[in-house]
Amino acid sequence: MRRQGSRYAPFTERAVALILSIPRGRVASYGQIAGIAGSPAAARQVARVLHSMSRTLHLPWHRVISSRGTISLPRGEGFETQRALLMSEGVAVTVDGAVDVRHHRWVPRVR
DNA sequence: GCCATGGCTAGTA
DNA sequence: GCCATGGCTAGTA
Repeated sequence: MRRQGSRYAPFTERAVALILSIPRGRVASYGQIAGIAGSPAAARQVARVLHSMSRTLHLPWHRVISSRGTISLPRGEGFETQRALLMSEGVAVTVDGAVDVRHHRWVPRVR
């Protein structure tokens, strides 16, 4: 039992909350989420959270992209779905998976 | 294209 | 030991 009750590790909790707060039609990068969650170098951990928890927690996983502004998933392994979901929210994505970050980057409000 | 990075957990002892 | 990264560089066009 690595986990108490239905609680996850602190970083994971924060990452999940942040991902859930990305509004429709906006995108954030793995590193951006990691940074705001308090660990700028933990982008990979964010990827892991998305991979393992998106289904059960209904995370808007498609709103997280690479720092280069592109869809990270390989074709045939989520790329098409992510692109379609983003476009359904009004986000322009090229056939190559380049997102129009210019207009759709999530800028969280400071608290 | 390469390689260092961080956080968590499965699974062994 | 996994993971849906990131950033810096070599080397092509």
